Amino acid sequence: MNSKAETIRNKIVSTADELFYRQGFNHTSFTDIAKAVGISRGNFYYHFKTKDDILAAVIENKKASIKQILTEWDETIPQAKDRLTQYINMIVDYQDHIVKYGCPIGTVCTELNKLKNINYNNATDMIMLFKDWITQQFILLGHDKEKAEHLSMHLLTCTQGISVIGQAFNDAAFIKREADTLKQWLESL
Amino acid sequence: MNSKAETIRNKIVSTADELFYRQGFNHTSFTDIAKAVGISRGNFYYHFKTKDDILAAVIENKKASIKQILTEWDETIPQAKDRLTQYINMIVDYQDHIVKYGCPIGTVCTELNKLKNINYNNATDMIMLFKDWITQQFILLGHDKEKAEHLSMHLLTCTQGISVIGQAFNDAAFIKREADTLKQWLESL
DNA sequence: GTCTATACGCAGATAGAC
DNA sequence: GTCTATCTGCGTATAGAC
Repeated sequence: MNSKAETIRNKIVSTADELFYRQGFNHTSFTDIAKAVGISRGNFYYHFKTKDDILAAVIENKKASIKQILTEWDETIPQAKDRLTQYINMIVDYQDHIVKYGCPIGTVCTELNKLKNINYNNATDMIMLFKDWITQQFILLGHDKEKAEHLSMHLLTCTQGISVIGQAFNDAAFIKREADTLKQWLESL
Repeated sequence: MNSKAETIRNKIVSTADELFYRQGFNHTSFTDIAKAVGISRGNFYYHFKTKDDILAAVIENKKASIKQILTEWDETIPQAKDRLTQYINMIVDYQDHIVKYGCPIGTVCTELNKLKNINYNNATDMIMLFKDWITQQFILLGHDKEKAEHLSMHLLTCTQGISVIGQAFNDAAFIKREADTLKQWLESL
């Protein structure tokens, strides 16, 4: 595969990612993606054999992005508590997208987990990456493993809930308010 | 419309409700619903003109069910705090469904809010019914209106988050644990 | 009222020209 | 590699027999 094909492939993946997030996986057609990328439907199949192949590539791409940002936070933010604050800040920074389309990870997982016929329940791996990383931060803060895992799940729960309600009510101020509450909770531990 | 047609219509609505919840609205076809109800696709159109008509009926039906259960709680549970506990208990009672398909209200709203082309953002009305009712309970507990509304949104946030993570990780024990935490929070107010 | 037959478009997917 | 043309199936929706 040459670099041009590589580029187009990457463009297909990032475009599909965006469209799956904004319209849902099921609701997004090859035509939608091809049009957005600027290639013909036929050309499409040179890069991916099936729609499921694209989805798999999208999920792998998202997982890689998540790993990258978590590594970046590990390397640039010295204190574990500050890293967790950064995690919470993410939903505030991203609020404009969240009020429109919800969480880019949570909503995709919710949809895919209902389509039991396809084997993309590994979409949950994306959440798992965050879960394990957050757990690690709580361990660094002195909690035992079980407690840290529970705190991690609780934090995930709150951010997902904020995304669902933030989208449903299209309310950015609410996201900001709940994020602040969450940071207070973090400080109180 | 005679009583038999009424019965079939109700059966279509309840079946569509179930399938929209379990498979998603977009992923559910007329064929799916007709098969589950036990009628032909053609007969289907005697009762509903379009798929959107069915969705509208499903949402109205869900709203009516929500109003009914909230009224029942108002009438049978004397204390506001106990009524809120009952609300939290609902996700525990319903955990077997939640781990498979998520929240029957939240997941449907999440999906429909992404389909901007159709005008079913009123799906959020279903959440609004809970929001207003919960707000009222907090007012009865002595909070001012703004504070009560914030507490209501917070409680909604937690139950939605629990549903998202509970489904993603297929973890009923987690739902029970977080529900208990939520009840403790309620007592601490 | 309920059925069968069918229209029509768009979905995913393939073949083969260039 | 990218295109156009095309296949096949399923989607929503309609017509008309019974």
